Amino acid sequence: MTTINDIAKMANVSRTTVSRVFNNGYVSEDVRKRIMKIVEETGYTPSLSAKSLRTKKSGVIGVILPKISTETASRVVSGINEVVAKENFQILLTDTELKKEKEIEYIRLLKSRHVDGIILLATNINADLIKAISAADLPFISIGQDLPGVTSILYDDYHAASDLTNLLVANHHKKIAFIGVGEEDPSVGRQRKMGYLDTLAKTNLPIREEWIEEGDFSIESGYECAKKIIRNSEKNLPTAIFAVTDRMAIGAMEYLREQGYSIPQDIAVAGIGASTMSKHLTPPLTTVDYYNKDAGKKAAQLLLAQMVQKKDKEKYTQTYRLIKRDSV
Amino acid sequence: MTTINDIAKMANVSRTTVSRVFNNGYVSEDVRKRIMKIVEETGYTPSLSAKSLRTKKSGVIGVILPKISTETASRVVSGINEVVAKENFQILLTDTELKKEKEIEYIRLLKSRHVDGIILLATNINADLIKAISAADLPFISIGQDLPGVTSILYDDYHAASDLTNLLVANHHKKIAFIGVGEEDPSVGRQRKMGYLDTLAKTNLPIREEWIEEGDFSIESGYECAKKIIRNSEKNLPTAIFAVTDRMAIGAMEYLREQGYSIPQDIAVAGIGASTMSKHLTPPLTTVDYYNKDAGKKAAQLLLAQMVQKKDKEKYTQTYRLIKRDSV
DNA sequence: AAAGGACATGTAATCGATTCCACACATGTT
DNA sequence: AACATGTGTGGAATCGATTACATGTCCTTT
Repeated sequence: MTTINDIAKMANVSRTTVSRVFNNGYVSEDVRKRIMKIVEETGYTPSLSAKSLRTKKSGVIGVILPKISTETASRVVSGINEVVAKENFQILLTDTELKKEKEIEYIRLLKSRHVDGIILLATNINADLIKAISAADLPFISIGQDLPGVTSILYDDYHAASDLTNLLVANHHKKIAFIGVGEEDPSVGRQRKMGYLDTLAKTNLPIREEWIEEGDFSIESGYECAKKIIRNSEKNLPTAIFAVTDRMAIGAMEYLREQGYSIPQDIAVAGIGASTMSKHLTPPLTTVDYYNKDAGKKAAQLLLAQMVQKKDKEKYTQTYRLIKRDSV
Repeated sequence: MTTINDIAKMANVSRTTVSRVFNNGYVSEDVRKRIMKIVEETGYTPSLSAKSLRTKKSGVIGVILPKISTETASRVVSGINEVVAKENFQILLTDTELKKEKEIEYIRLLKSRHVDGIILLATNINADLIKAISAADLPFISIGQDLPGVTSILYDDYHAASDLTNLLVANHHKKIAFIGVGEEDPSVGRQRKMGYLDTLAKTNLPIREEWIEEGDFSIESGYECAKKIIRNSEKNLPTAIFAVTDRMAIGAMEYLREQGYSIPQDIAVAGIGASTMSKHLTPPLTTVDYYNKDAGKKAAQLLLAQMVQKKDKEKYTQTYRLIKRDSV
């Protein structure tokens, strides 16, 4: 591996001068050319570890995901990358596999790797996490959960859920079932459920326990929840099922189809997430587009801005869009 | 930021000793405890830039993707991560946006970042790329393309395509259309097409130009290709369409459905990739599972092995699995 | 003609770790 | 008693860059 010293020797200059060639200092045209020629010949590229050690900047931003291979995650990462790559940053990826402790562990790790900032796709909120974030003392953005004291990009879960419920109501559904997730996830678990419940309450529609089930984000759990709902309410079937994610909605559709219910005539289904799949199902699924990629872009922009100058911690709420399709 | 020197001072030892605590050198139980206590109190974590500068190892492996937000990519990355995370490596992600030059650029960049190895999800082969790889002189794995002189993990595109074609033939299809991609991509563009063509030739089935179209991986291009095929062969419609990716197959299905053809009665459709979606389409799509995640794992294992000790460049062919579903 | 400024380059300290070598002491071996 | 061996610690060089400061030209200005 050739170093700056090798180049300096070969060009008969000091390494200071070589460094200046790369950092826009005073260098005569003459010397600059001589050095560049040698650089090209040797294929020299400066060691970024050394540079990072000296400058305290790495040109890397850390991204913490709950799970790599989900469509949401890959859209967000793609958005982040689109923005940061333009500024010649790279992404260091970590995956918590949905384990809370790992979030904190990775924040520490990323800090010791001298990343210039961190974006966290958050799935929960807890005091230790907040503490770890503030201890890291780095530009930090949370996506998806409102972390106190942290710049957060939020989806409007409450209103998305209530709009969707209202859409079902507008389509003459009076008996609306719900497939949710656990409340450890404040946004998906709690906010979306509140949106659903409040809307039913406001429109004086019945809320029945046997119409409400809790899954774990997976297609299979959507299937199981639908099964429970149907079985537990044989005499009083709902006419619509609202699942808080597309995947669970898909599982529900599958069960309904297996049981011979037709969608939406017998039972309507709606989800959230605007997965690619949702458009190509039969019938196409009514859902909510959260513009995940834009959320990633926005997060990256805010992060870059914070790196230049400390900002007050703010909250940004993303827009969303109802996509009405034939499943309702 | 606290450094090793701070810790050393606070513990009244030399920084050598502090370093030894983290690197399993001789340290008395007494001193080790004293140091660890201070480490905990201060939240000290060693600077990995400094460490990397000194040791020439970074604990980071570079991954070069053609496009981040595709299901294939995210499965592979997930597999890679699963393996390397266990050894405390992280992934540095780069996205070429399908631009050849960027592959080379990123190889250089990753090199200067002192990554310990690189995994490339390859989409093409060219001399400059090979040169750049050998110049980098790093443990290197290619996934998806057979790069000369580079350890490669290959999908068996030729046989997967010919098996799939044979499956169509076995289902009494004699007029089989094909939606492919450009031959710049040797694996998807060339091998899969060869598998298709050779099988037709061997079984004495007709190969007709108007049944062969070329898309660009997207769902829309699948739709357009299907449209062209149907329009160009009105008097002699194929009874099956083989698309080399699931996404293009989905586009084709969409067009066929719009035009009132029923699948598979009028025209059968098959794809490759075993996308999550394929299972939930109506009808479910016949496809080939390439076990992308396993490919990622395998790549990571080989890379880790190469990092320990240089190995001969080898070629590994992944197994695949035909998934026969109702679209055929 | 002396002073000041712009330009070009070099010297040396520094970033935060690792690691070779030396040294001190205690214990075991012959 | 002399020597080897094992254990625990520190000194100092080193990795490859950046950067404050110093130095030396050459030109312009007054």
